[in-house]
Amino acid sequence: MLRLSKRVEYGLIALRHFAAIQEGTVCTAKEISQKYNVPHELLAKVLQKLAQARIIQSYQGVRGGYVLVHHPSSIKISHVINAIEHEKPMLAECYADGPESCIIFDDCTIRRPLGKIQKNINHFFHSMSIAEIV
Amino acid sequence: MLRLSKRVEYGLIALRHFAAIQEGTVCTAKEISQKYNVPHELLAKVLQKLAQARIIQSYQGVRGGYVLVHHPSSIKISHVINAIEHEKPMLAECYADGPESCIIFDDCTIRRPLGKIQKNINHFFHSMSIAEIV
DNA sequence: GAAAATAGGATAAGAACAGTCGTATTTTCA
DNA sequence: TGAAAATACGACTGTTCTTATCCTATTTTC
Repeated sequence: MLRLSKRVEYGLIALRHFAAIQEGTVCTAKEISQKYNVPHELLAKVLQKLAQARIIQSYQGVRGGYVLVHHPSSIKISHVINAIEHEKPMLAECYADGPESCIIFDDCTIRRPLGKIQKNINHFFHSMSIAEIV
Repeated sequence: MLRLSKRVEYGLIALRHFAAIQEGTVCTAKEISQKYNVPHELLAKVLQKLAQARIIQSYQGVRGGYVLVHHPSSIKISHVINAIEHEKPMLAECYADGPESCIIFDDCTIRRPLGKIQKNINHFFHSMSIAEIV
């Protein structure tokens, strides 16, 4: 409950790594997984997601790897989460999937007030960038 | 990911109900479960937890049920979560269980920055009371 | 052509959660 | 005094989500 997924954690660790090293340096999934003691295959998938979202750029082949293409200060944590998770993190189902997913939707009395907290969390994720976690 | 458990949702709905009705009124789990279309047995367990935490008081027997014993404004959402969940909601394992639970603890570079967001969420849960969701 | 890397689908193993069931206990009331 | 209605609580089941692994294809370098 209210916990970041390992995928997001690993993604943040990787991006922080890119932000901390010299700009434009190519890193492989293997390098990062070994350095931070993180499962290689899972990290690889996360990096692929980040590449699909254009947060990093991938290079295939023997000397391939990943490079950061934007300045760390322009990469918000919300971007990272959105790229890695298929859905945005939401306090209650109804925010994410709409009324259809929640059988008590009509009777729910806490949805609106919870929206305040939701908004607050969203704001924080959007206001904090990778540059701030280096 | 980052979702309240149904148990907490049901707990908040029940407490909001108590806060909305006349002070001192006894309600049964059955009443509340029917009114808000919530599984009776699960709600009963949640109410028992809230009773154990002295947030509500329980009365056994035929005319039994539950009553709110504190003013809604003094019941913070954080109290409710703590009563229902066995652990506090934490963004990462390491905050909840300590270094032992996370194999990358020593190599983790995002723990401290994530603490900011953690603190923010905690603050919000602690600043918002049941009175504010009526 | 071998080696090393990304790309990505499939699957298994595990954990967390929601929900249900059964039984005991307490209390009221006819 | 016994039936009924409520809480109390432990056990269990099924489902869903998450993590992790496995396998194969593709790309690129040397």
